[in-house]
Amino acid sequence: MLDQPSLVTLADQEIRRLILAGELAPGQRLYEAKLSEQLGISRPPLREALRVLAAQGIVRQTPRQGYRVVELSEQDVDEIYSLRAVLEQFALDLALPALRTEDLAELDTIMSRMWHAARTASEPAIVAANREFHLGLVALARHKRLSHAYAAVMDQMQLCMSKNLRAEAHQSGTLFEGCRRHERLLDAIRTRDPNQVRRELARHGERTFLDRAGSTGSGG
Amino acid sequence: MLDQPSLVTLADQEIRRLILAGELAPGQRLYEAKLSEQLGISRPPLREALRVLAAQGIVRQTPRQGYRVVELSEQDVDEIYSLRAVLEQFALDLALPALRTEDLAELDTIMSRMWHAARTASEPAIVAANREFHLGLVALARHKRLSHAYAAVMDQMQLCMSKNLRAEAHQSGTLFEGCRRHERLLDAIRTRDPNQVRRELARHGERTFLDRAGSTGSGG
DNA sequence: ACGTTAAATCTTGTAGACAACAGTCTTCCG
DNA sequence: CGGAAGACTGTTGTCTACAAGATTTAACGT
Repeated sequence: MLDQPSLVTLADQEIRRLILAGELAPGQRLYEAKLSEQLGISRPPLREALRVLAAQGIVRQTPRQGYRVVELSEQDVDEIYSLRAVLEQFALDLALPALRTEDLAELDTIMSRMWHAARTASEPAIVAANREFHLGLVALARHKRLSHAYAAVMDQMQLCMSKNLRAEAHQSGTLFEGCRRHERLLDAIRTRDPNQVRRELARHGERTFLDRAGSTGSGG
Repeated sequence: MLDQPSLVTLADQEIRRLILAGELAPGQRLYEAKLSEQLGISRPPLREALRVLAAQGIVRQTPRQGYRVVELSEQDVDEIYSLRAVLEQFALDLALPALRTEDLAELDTIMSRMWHAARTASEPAIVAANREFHLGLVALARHKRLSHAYAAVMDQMQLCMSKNLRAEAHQSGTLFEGCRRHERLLDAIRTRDPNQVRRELARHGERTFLDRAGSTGSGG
């Protein structure tokens, strides 16, 4: 067994972690019996967790064929990035007018963690900090549904990254450049100027710190 | 029993229908035993369906307290409408450049159904046509994730409507005005002029044909 | 030798039963 | 008479078992 707060929740989190960490590869089939045994739970709560993951676009279910980790086509990646950009832009449009200085404190601490991760070239820590940063950014809008939708897209983005971008991420120069990009975005937000934020966000979206440009050309 | 294509799917659709039709009221508790008996299925597939509905924001689950139909606060309604507006705007931004005339044929047939529903003052048919229209609109963008997210928001909008707006919807004048508003939006789309579409969409979003303005004042 | 069919195995879908927890009502004590 | 504690009922959480369908493999016929 894992713990007490609902085996469904635990299974959800654990499977999500396995997938985003790349231990369950895209396209890989998820056998319920094997997974439930591996997690130490029975199939019913596992199945509920898989339904949730399917609703969030992390796994894909086909009626009598079970579940697979989603495989992302180039079009899928485009969808994810474009949707992410729209949601984040909307979040900042909402957040900027009512933004208080102390709201950004949390983002600052996240940035310090990101810098530390970059210095130690710890890719998992970078990915985690990146995720927290952007979730925190969107949370500024105080829009629950927006945050929820954004979190789902964020998971799918990590799904792309775990597949494509290992090589680039390991170049520490890219890591520091990613941190700088985040800092610039944060500075733009501090100015409260929507146009400046929009400009910085556009640059940020195109070349998200774990850079996508290099890998898109090679795909189908 | 219901049919063959997965009792989970059937239960999902049926419960969603019950909720959106107002037969299961907001805030109402959903007892698994009662619901499963009512649907003629056992609890495991029902629970999976409820997980999906919870992920889509139709029902709310609290750990040892079961499921309830979501109750929407004024802030929730604001969130839903604002998110809807952003997603639909994005959809049309994507769709307009590559739009072909024949893509709008389906929307025209939906509009004819909507006019017919308005003439016969059939509120359920109006609601259905409205839903199809907007889903079709967003589908023009050919963006699966966008359509998926929009569908969830659309369900939540119908959740608002089933609660608040019965009285107004029955005034046939409002119904025809709603149809006209949709036609104007469709005309704007035909022009392929983003600004014109954006303008029409702004008007459309604020006062969605089953009008919200009258009822928001009365709520908490 | 190749295609087709049938059987066997494996996997998902579903059902029913048991355990743990929450809420409620009653009872007992102050 | 009021409040708190304990038992009881009911509901959710979880597990094991069974049924139906899909896939694969092997055997048989052409």
